[in-house]
Amino acid sequence: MSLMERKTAEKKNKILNSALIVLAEKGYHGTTMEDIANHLLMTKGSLYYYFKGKQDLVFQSQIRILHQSMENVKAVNQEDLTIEEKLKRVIIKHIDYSLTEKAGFLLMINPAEIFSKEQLTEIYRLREAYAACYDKLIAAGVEAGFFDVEHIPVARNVLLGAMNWVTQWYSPEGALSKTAFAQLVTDYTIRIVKK
Amino acid sequence: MSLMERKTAEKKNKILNSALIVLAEKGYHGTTMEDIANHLLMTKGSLYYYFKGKQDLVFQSQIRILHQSMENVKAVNQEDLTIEEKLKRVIIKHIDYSLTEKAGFLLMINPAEIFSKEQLTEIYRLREAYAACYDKLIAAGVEAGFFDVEHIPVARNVLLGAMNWVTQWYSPEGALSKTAFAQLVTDYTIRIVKK
DNA sequence: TCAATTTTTGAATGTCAAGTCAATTTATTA
DNA sequence: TAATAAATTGACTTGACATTCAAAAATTGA
Repeated sequence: MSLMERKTAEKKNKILNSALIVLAEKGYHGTTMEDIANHLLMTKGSLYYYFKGKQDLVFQSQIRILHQSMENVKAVNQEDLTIEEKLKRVIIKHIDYSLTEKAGFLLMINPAEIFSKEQLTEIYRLREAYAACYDKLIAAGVEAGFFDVEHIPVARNVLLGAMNWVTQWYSPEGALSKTAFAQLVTDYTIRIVKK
Repeated sequence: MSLMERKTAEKKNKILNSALIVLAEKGYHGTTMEDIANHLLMTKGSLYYYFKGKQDLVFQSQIRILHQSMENVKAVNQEDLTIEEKLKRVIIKHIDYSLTEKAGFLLMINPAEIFSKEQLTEIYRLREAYAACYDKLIAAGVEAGFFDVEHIPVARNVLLGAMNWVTQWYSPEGALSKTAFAQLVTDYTIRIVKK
């Protein structure tokens, strides 16, 4: 990768960051290309030099979130912990990350309203891979006698629902930090699969 | 209420019904006033005879959903059941209703992106009243020794999250009916508060 | 330095959908 | 039936925003 290519890549990154910040505040439809450009002290014309359009820009930010989520799980899986501890850590990480990247997670709600068919295919592929990580952990936990789950995909979706909904009701004004809060929430969500 | 007033009320109702159907398919931003009018075999101009505008129309449909949800809980509370059975029934009803009125429930996700400040106040008021019903049931269940919950609002939000997320992953193509499906999901969600 | 290349700009364009309204049609009632 | 009121129409206005692009500015490297 040449110097210039790296510079371009970094610029793209900066744009994606700003996009996520503005999206978090105004939502997809409330965010204009101009809003994003202004946040970067640029004009909107420039954005089209780096991205095909708004859809493309937002799609790439979404992909980044999904990749990062997967990385988070992988990191936990490397650690030397019991299955239950692993699942707990994965949940905490997910909640913590979802609160940090609120906008990115809100985009997950109605992707079909925003993205093209091809983009949706890619998004669903990554989501399924992510869900599979949970299924594996739950299955291992059942095997090991920690968990009691008959319908793994159902329990996993219930679990992910409880987790993803947190962005709807967490208020940063509360006394707890994001991580402490995530810990507390996890104590209740983990019960969904516990024996 | 005069005959004509009742006729108007009924027409408004028909419009709200169609709005919810179209919204369920296309989402808020994907739905135009013309879409709603076409579904009623009218032209969009007529809609403005009954409603101030799109925001007003959608707001009223949202209010209807919230009122109906509250009615559902009240109906269950009338029944002669244990606390645990009551909570289970409330959850099943909620899930069942949320799948029937998918669009109305999706509007709950980012209301601030759609509604005015005054409308939001009203929406939040109704939501809180609804949440309070759950809190009461949970508290009574703790009292009676069925449940084990230290932070009731947290557990309740975790519970509602698991429930509200169902619209995201339920597929009507599955083998189970909405109600049977709701039952299955409830078995896992109820664990959030169980001893 | 200076020519080539990359990047930025901002004005112009096109599209789409919300909302308006005078005119028309339909329903009501005296 | 005829006057009045209610309901509907569809063409029109308006504003917002994504996208384009030729020209200008900034950067690079020989």
